Amino acid sequence: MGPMALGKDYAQQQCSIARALEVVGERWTLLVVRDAFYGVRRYNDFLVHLGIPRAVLAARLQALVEAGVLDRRRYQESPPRDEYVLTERGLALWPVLRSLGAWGRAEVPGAVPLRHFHHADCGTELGPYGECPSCRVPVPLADVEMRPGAGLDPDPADPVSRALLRPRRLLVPLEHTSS
Amino acid sequence: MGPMALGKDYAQQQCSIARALEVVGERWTLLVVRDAFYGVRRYNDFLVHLGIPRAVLAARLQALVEAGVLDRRRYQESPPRDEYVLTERGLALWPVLRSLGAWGRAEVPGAVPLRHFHHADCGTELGPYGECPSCRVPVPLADVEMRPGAGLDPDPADPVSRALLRPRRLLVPLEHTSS
DNA sequence: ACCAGTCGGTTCGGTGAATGAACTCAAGGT
DNA sequence: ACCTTGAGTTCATTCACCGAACCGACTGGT
Repeated sequence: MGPMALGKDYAQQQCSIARALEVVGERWTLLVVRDAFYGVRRYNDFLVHLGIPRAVLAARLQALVEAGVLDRRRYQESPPRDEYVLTERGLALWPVLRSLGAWGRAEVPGAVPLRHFHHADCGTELGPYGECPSCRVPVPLADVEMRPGAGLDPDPADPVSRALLRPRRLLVPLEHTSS
Repeated sequence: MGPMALGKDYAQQQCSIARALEVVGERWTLLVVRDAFYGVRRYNDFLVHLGIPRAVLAARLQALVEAGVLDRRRYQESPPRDEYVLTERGLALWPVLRSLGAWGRAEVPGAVPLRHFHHADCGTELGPYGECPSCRVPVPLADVEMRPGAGLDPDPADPVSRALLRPRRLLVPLEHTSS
């Protein structure tokens, strides 16, 4: 029924993990959410950055809006254009992305880090739970600065990846040179 | 090519989150891993507890073994029977499951908790990152006790769910009345 | 007025994965 | 000899994903 995709939802699973996966467990979904943290807000930016099929992206965005993870809002009339922004509930997914990223990084032993996350106030790199080891406080998302790591392709093809190459705060929208 | 399922892997994603999802991002995979933490080790136990199609379970187990998340080992000859146990790399997925579960629990506002996780040494419920708030140490997985919450069905159909109703340590294998 | 281009989709045919049911094989029990 | 259990495999159907093409509203250029 709901937004869940594959055939049926996780049947009679009595488990909050299964409930979470019904919302964010489909292919591409968590990558869309990740991009939203990085400041991506527009259909076309998700599209070129993820390399996702258009129909799938439209479906995921709609499902995430219905699940209350993203908020869709008009940012201009004529032509009507909407952007997708993380809600409170969406922001609460940050620990999931952190832990997944930490695990994925450890997967490849000799891998060079791709992105670093720092406390903008003091510059220290965040600890495993998104806390600042030197200030000893959990860092609010708006105070997290993302910096490119050495493993990142220095000259990517699409403009979104290029924009994400320079250090930037989380959640700050990508710039779009207005006409 | 590899163990990834859907059509192709996450293309050219330069992202450790995407790398993690290539391993554990498919449908059912994280639920299999969750069950492994709960002490499920055998094909048939996964099968009845998850309600997963047989072919899919076989494929997931094989993929997880190839990815180094599970270890397959013979526990009896004649008839040859194997069990699937979490490796070091698999155990490192615990924070992912914790954070997903925490998010899924918060999804439904009025929901009664389904399972609690306590520090076996002192009885205190674990904090959000699997640490013990009173002992102020990260609790090793073997010292985590899982207790049923009020939201859990008190009389489930399958024997695995029934076995998981009583308080038990993580990773301890389910009992099987040997012949 | 005309044309090209952008943005945010929808439609469509082909492919491949998930599903549930049936079947296999080996061993044990009775 | 027959039934059962565990751990799969095979198979037909269904369904989701994929890529490319198409569409509609607008905008900017000439």
